[in-house]
Amino acid sequence: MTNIRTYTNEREKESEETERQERAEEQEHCPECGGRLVSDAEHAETVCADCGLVVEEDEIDRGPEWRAFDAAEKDEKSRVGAPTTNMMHDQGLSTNIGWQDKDAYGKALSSRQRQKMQRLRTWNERFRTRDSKERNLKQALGEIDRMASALGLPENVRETASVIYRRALEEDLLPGRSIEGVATASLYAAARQAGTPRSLDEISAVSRVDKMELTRTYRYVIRELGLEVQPADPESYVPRFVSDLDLSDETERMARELLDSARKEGVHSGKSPVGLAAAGVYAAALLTNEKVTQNEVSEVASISEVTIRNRYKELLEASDTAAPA
DNA sequence: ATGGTTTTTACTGCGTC
DNA sequence: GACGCGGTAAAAACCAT
Repeated sequence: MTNIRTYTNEREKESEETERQERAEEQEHCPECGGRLVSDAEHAETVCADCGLVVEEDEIDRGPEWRAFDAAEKDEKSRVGAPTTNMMHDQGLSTNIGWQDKDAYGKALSSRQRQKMQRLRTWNERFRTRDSKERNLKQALGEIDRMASALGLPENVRETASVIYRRALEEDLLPGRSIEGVATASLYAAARQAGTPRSLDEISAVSRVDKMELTRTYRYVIRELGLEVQPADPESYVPRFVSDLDLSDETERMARELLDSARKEGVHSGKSPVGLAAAGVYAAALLTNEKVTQNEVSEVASISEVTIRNRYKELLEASDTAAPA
């Protein structure tokens, strides 16, 4: 077994460093209990500090290859090249082939050579335009990442969002639409597909595009890519509202129950899932004697109090007919 | 563009702390 | 008297056609 010495160049190390810092600064939250996530490099896992849920396992270790005993060794033994991320682009490394059919000495090329160079130019151009798309992609992915961490969405949602974005890019859905808009729409779709939906309001709060453009591009992307996104399940909003309002697990369970029986009664159809969820949480808090005002609920759910009132009446009725006490 | 549905806005009255 | 709650009417937003 031979130890192969590898050297990373300065620039790569730098970007690797800043990237890792950025990663560390992200506030991640556990999808189950909303607790803080802690990464455990030893076991290659990311776990929730509160409930111990393993959010991600078998991670790639981006650390140095061997143990290092002093600073110089540490530099030498860093991994080969920069870690592969979806965020990389070519850093101006693309090739340019001159248009003049001259060789390095300035002499004209043979016709055979000219043809060869022409073919090379064609291909090189193809790759370069691909690169420009990559740059565009990088920007979009950065944007997705920023919004996702602002919304506390887990890694897999970002992953899905970037896949959706890539597809949109491949299908030439971009012309006429802003990168921002499509990126935001991708994230919105991804969040819903992953069962951790964020409302349009929440998304547009962290995005640079307004709600109208977002809904328009979202619809467009969904239609063109043939994505199937079911209407969001009200229950998927419950845990977040509950934790935002500091309510008990009991209340959360109750809220789910209410929403469940409401679904059986067919109250759901046509109503906004967010409103239903908010009403469910409010009603549940009432039933478990925990104090929350309609106003507070309407704040965290960004829904009007009136809607909460209307929904929670319906909810209670439905639960009465479903399970008469 | 249109009409039907849902949500929001704004306002009012009631009870409690 | 401020606050939480419930109700209503009209306006606005949304969605399918």
